[in-house]
Amino acid sequence: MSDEAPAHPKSRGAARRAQRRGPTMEDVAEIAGVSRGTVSRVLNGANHVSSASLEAVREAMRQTGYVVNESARSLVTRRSGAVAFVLSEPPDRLFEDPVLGGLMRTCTALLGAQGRGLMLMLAGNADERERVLHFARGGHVDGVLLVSMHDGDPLAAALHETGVPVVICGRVPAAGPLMPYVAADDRGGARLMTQYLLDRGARRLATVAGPPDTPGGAERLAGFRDVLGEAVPDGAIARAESYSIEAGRAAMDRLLHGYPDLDAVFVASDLLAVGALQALHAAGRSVPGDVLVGGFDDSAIASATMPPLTTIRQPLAQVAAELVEVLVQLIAGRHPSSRVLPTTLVRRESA
Amino acid sequence: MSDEAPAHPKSRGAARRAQRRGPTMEDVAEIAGVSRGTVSRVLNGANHVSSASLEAVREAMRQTGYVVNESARSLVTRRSGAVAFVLSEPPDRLFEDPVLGGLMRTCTALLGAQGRGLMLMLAGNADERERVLHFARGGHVDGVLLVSMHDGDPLAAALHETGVPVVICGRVPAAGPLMPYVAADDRGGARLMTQYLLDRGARRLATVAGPPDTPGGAERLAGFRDVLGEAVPDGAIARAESYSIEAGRAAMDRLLHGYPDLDAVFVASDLLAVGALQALHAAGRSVPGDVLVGGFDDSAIASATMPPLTTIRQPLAQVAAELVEVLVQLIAGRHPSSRVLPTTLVRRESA
DNA sequence: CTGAAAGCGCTTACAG
DNA sequence: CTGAAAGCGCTTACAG
Repeated sequence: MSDEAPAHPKSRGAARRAQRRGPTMEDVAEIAGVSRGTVSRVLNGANHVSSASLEAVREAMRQTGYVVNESARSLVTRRSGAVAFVLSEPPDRLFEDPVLGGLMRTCTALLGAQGRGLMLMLAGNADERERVLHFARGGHVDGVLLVSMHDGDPLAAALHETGVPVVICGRVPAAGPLMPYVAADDRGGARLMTQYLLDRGARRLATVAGPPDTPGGAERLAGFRDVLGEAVPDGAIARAESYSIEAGRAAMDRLLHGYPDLDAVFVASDLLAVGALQALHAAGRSVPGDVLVGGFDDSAIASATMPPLTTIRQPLAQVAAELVEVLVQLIAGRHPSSRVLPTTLVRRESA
Repeated sequence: MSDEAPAHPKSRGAARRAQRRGPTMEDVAEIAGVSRGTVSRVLNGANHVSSASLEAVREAMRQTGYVVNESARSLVTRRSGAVAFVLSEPPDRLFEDPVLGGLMRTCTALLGAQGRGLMLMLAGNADERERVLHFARGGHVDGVLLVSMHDGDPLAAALHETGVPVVICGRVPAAGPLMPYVAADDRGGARLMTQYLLDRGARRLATVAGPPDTPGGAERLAGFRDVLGEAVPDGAIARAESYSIEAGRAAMDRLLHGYPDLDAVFVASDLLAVGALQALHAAGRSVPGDVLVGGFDDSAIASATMPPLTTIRQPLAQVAAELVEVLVQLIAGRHPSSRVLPTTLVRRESA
């Protein structure tokens, strides 16, 4: 019944392959006059390969324009070569703050330089979180960079359970399993700024703090308090609703009401500080004449405000570098340490 | 010599598999009492599967926590399920402008909802561009979203040659192969704003244009000229060096020198407008009292300036949606049309 | 509706 | 140093 079978089964000839995607390892091997195994060896380090074979294979690759099929490779090595960059954050105004974007950009460049891809994933709702977990379990990524903005993020624990390497950026998980993290020293930076404002002669300090349950919210406020102790009057602390310009303006307005004779304010992010500057200006207070203003982040906007913002620099490039380093070590089966990176004061004109 | 061979070769038993990654299709099939083919069918649409088998398979999947191995699937289907989001842009201040971030965010969400991943790739230098091409050729991604900021981007043509589906965001390739694009109507938006400023009584209009060879640079300036015709005096056009606040400030300063009695200015992006507002303020001109100011983008910052910015809204969510739609159609082998999306005027207080 | 079988393109011990 | 062979975990005609 099958004596008229189509001619193609089993014929692994070039003709058939021509209409498929590019050349395979088989083609390269044939042209180079070696076996597939040898081609594979030159692809993976080229150890134990005679220079003659090596040259022949390289030439054959050039000639055919060979490019390895990553799916086939992944299937056997069980590694995808990709890493997920997971943003666990209310998604609406996500990139208003340039800090995140810069972090992502640097991680992408660093990962790319070692041949790894960065898969961007959102985890703003249950569906998205489930997708992230599914991805991790499916071996679609070799590891995940979790940029968690909230205390005790449940995603961190869930990811940990899948067994994929995870490194957390910016926040020590309050409870739950131990995972390595990379963070800037928020608290130390806040102390630095508060002390600086004091040194500049301020006596009635106030602060615009970030939303609770965010690194900037908790740690930077703690640093402020570390320096001032019990000396912080009611009304000298205003909590911003989010990390936006408007929220900064509103918080500053509250401060101006609750603590009208303030002479300095430490604002927990540069974006918030832009709003604070506006509120101060609208209230007729000059900066730094009447009020000193200190920000946090040293993001692109800090040098663009009027006056330019004195702020605390987060070493973003270093954060990205260590994030990638820690994750790569984790993927390699090692047990890297967590990292806390020093922050520094950048003096401009607002304080 | 090999009579003491290790016990494991060929034994495809559960014991051996236990120490590997999760359960395979084989395991599910065994538990469900069907063949691997049937399991595959329920995974891929579940057509031609009896409800009994279907239920059995589903139950077995639940029980084992099965998740498909994407590498194996990709190997045979020749699709990765991922899409590259390629940023062809000077990388340093990339995310200062929130427009890009928003676009990326929305694309990620949209793609994710249909089970596709977004791979972020930079193409700021030759190495990175080569990597992008390699990726495309390697079948690592099913298509690419090219966010090109420059006229006649060579990457576009190179990508086109690899044969992977490409859709360009924001810019019609000036020459070279035809590729579908999705863009906001920059020129129309600029006309809208210019006309609006005229309608508000302005008589001496100036403009801060974006850098040449960028969509905002060429098209938005063209729209400005469309309305004003030959009536634009020398000194009424200042070109910003980049899309940053500082560049906007510098350009506005130049305008103030070259065309001191201007009574309105159309600024080619909101971020530039923030700088322009600062320069105007520093020069003692009130907005909108002395000078009307119109921006472009309606990015997050537009409502946060003082005064809030009257601007042209780019329908970013729609741009993202159409970008994804066009690419998905391309991947499916169809021939979608390019899209030019209408822009609208958003009135606030600066004009 | 369903099973058996081929095949996707690689890597990796195993023998030489 | 190198080839032959097994195997990674799926999908997809092909027969029934």
